[in-house]
Amino acid sequence: MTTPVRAASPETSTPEVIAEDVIAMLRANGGRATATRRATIEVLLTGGQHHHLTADEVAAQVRQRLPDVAESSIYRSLAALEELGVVNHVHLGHGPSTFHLNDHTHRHLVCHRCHSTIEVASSEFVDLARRLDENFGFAITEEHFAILGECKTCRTPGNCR
Amino acid sequence: MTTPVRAASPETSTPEVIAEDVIAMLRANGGRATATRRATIEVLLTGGQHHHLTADEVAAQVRQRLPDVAESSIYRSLAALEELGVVNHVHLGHGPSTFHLNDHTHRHLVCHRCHSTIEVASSEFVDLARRLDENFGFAITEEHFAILGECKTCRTPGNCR
DNA sequence: TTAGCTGCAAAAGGTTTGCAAATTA
DNA sequence: TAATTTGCAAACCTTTTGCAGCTAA
Repeated sequence: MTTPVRAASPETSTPEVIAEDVIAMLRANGGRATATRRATIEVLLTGGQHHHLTADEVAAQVRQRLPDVAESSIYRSLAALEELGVVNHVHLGHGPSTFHLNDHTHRHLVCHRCHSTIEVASSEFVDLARRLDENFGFAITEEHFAILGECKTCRTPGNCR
Repeated sequence: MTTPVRAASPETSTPEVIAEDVIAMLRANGGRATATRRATIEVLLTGGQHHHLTADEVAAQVRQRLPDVAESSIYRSLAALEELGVVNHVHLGHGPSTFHLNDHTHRHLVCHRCHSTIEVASSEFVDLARRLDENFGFAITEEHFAILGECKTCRTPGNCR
């Protein structure tokens, strides 16, 4: 299971179709389509609003359908999906890593005070990316690009704990 | 010990002077200038080349002079210095946090393959910072701004494990 | 049948905490 | 003296690992 494959774009397929694509990729790379893995994919596909889930949060949602799944299996499922290029994890400062579908259309601003996350279109970063490439030969990899700072609310005096 | 104070700039003072400034700040905020704290400051001031040290590395260097300092005291010293605004820690992806003097003149590009770090002048980011401020009211805080990607070496095929 | 997964339990980091003794101002 | 720090040891939290049994292909 070593060939990275790009996930189908969420914009062009339904969650069901994407899930089937991923299952197919899994098998194409010598992996197995188990209930745990199916559920993991589905949780990430429907994770909805925040869609940055910690391993623990993924586990909680998977267990709504499969109550006996072990935390370690979740980690192993997520790792397998990450190897396929379907999932990424990001370190948003303190606390556990968060996992999400590999969606190349946005990046994250994270407030280091209230931990809120703002989604930003990749286009905001193209100038920076070009500059860093030209000056340093450095390529920003989207999957791990999170920027920490202070959000609007927390910058307003008296607004944030 | 709650009033944040800005550290003297490394460019305008010798390490000895800065260390004394920090000691003074510590006391001004109701803290105590202990041997452990002095040593911690000095290690960070002379940390030299990389100058991103893990707590463990700080501990090792502090123990060269004070062999019996506990790891937990190092963490507590670093936390106290961080509260003063003298020190920051950054999460550079996986592994332990790294601590360094709060130096507002540069930021970091970290290669997610080989973990090398490139120091980049803040000026490379002013356009991005202005844009994020205007569009989202988001202020990048320098102390936690690390960008992960792939460095020149690792982008060259066959060059990186 | 046979790789590949899983659950369980234990271990491995990194970091934090409680507490009594030591130290600073 | 009174308040702050320290060392020690234990706890905590997230993540990884070993292994025997189970399961998908």
